[in-house]
Amino acid sequence: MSLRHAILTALLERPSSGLELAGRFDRSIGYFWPASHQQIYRELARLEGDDLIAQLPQRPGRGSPKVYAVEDAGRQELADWVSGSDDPRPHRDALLVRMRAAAVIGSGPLDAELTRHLALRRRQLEEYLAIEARDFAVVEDEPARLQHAILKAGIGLEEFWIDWISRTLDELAAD
Amino acid sequence: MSLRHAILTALLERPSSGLELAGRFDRSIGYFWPASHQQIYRELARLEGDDLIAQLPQRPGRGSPKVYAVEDAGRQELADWVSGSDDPRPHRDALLVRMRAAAVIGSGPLDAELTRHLALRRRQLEEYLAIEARDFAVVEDEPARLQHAILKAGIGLEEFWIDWISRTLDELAAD
DNA sequence: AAGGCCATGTAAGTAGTTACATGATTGA
DNA sequence: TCAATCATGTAACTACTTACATGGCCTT
Repeated sequence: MSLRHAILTALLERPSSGLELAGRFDRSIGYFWPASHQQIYRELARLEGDDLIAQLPQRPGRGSPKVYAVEDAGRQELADWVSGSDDPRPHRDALLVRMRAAAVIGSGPLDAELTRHLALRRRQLEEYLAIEARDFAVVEDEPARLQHAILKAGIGLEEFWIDWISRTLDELAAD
Repeated sequence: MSLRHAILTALLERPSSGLELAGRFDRSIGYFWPASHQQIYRELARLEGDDLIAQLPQRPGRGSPKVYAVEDAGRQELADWVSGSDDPRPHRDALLVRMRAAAVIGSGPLDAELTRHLALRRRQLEEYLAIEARDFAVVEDEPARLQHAILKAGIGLEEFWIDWISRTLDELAAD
């Protein structure tokens, strides 16, 4: 149920339309809970059906956005969920499956795939570091500290993978 | 399609029944591609339908296991897949969503949840380190180096999270 | 008037989860 | 004989992905 609560969080920060939410997800919450516009529209419909959010008055008509805001019940629902808990989700990683398969049938050309992932991870790290430089340069009140911690999780993860891929490439080259 | 290829890999290592596979997944491939017995039975049926695996001759009858082995076509399929590529999957993390929500509505009692995750991560790390001590103490031929690299990914990930959670708890306590 | 973008959706399919069903074999 | 465990599955549901549909508005 995290998507639902991610959306409530985003709508509390700022009432938004579906497409606007999708755009905001792409550059913040989506880093650790990605969602396509299709998923978002569906969940918005459910949230509205459950009276946790409501459309702001807007001249209706085809082609005009539906802007949603969180109702009191929605804020309460989010508060309840925040104080709950979830186990970490199992991590599924096709690259590691591929390596395991290569260990069994004889390594195919894994170097190329590892190198490709290295580049992707580096690009993602750059993106995170740019956000950090832009948004967390100075002050740190309580909410900012939380948000910065989240970003540092993303940064640390990418750094870990970059390091691991580099080491692995070295080890495989040392044949 | 990684489950399918994870199963082919496991069956190449040793022909197995569905339940046996499920057990083996729990202590090796499942660390980075978990699967329940229901998923495994379904995928075995598909693999058999596609003639990539076949049942070893076994006295049939209710209650006796169906042991599968990989056919030539299955080995070929796996080899083809290994030389392909997949982007890293997006990482979905409810704990980070919770933190983000807490940043907006005022932090609930996140310490308890962080501490709980810390314990889970530490337990998982112990499990990995025990496997490393047992299986990778000495020699390192090519397949072993690959498998060790995979295990080190698991170890490094848990170490990263343990470090991140510890730091985050410190920062939140420093209020 | 044509192309691109804003905006909201439907449809179909795949993957994964949760709950339950059924029978065989084995050991207390 | 009863309970546990081995073993294979079905069913229903939720989440996510991919592909497509539809129309309005704005710019060239």
